[in-house]
Amino acid sequence: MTLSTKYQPLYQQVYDEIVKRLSEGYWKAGDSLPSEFGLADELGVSQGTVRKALNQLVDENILRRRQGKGTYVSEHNNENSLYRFFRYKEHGGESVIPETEVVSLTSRQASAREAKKLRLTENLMVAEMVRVRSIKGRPAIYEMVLQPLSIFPGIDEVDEIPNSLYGYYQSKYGISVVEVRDELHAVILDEKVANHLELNAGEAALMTERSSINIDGRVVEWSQAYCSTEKFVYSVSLK
Amino acid sequence: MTLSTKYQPLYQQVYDEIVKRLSEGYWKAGDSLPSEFGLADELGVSQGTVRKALNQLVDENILRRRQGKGTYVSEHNNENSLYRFFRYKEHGGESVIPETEVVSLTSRQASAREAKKLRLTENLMVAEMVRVRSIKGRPAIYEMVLQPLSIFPGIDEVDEIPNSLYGYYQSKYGISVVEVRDELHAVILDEKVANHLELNAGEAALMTERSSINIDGRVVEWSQAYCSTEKFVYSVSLK
DNA sequence: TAGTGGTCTAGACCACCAC
DNA sequence: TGGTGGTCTAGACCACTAG
Repeated sequence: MTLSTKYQPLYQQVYDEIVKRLSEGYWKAGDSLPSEFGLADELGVSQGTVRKALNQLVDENILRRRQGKGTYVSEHNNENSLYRFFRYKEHGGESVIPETEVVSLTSRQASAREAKKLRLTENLMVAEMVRVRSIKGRPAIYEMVLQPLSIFPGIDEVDEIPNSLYGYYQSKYGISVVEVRDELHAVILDEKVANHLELNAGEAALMTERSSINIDGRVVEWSQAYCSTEKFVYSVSLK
Repeated sequence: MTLSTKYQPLYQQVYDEIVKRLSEGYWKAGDSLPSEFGLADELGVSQGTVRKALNQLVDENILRRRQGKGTYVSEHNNENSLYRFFRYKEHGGESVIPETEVVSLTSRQASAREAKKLRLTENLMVAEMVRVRSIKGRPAIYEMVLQPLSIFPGIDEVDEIPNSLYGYYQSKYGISVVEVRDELHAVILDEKVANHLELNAGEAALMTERSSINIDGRVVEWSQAYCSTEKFVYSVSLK
């Protein structure tokens, strides 16, 4: 473990080292980590210090621990974390799970605004994926997802995109989305989006702009999603 | 400390005991708690166990610790936690702080839906506070806040309501809001709300329904707020 | 200087899991 | 039975604060 020049607590250095290894793909989604004592020996600290770093990563949903078994890298395709970032619920408060149909998948240059949102140099190439997400068989969300081709090479030429994009990023590209930042707007539906959602133009709808953050802190995806709140609402709890 | 019949880790029992004391007003907002060793002696556990419980409460913004000074009950009127639950930001991402004007303050029976949201028996009396919140001098948010009179006796007869309701709940009623649950809807503005916001009826706006949760788990407030997203957006980060 | 929280270590014991 | 994480304790030392 490389010691930094400015003082950092040991457990923070251990945390940073583990994040670095996860970022570099040294451990991949689903892998098990060495035991607390194993890591402690390797890094030259005590087991309690490793434990503190590991617990912090568990709090952030980056690792999972199972008593008697070991410590594992979280996957975006288990029941706990899948759809953790999907915030739409029925009016009654029931969670729902969407199916997804890809409408189009192309590549193009990012606009100035898009590049800024993705923190890219202007004019870089991005994949543009347009999807309609259905709930209980009825179209509910129309979304456009932008992925920089520098981060996801070849993603614009893929035939089968699974329902869970984040799981796909993780398994194919080693990208682990650990945070999303949403901005919610109210808009009037235009003709095109309304048609996809089987609604009438002129109705009010939520429009969510989302930046998805990789474990290394990079913005790896930016999306816009339209959803009528006649049947579903965006639901979130703050503590 | 009363031991529960079913097994709970010691630190969890310590946590529960501290929450109980905070709920009962044994410690109030701004108070300092005994030192870790003091609490440990009193509760018959080790200092490390108390520390684990305290750190959990700090993570939840319920306590604050200052090295060299002590552990304090969080207040809703310091720069860190005030407006923690206010999620509207400018399009550029800049945080904004609203001023508030009370439009009306009355009391009435809760409707069936409102009672359900507040988890009250139907027909109980609530205060209804209507406010317009302005940002940089221009009206931005129109909201209706419902407060059960059983929880906030006399709040419908108060002359001066401060800008921060949560701080007021804390100082006057010993109610500490530690969590809010928001549901976001898209609506078309009607004449009345549009007039208050100096907008035109027929425009799209965000409508946020919020339940506010006290430290003891009760829903103590329910509100509806309307905001045009022409200038401001609802912004949230999920991890 | 005394008291507080912050870090780090070491070790004991328990609960869970796989073989 | 051995290995894992989970809990709990005890003690050393550091950093910050106040008088």
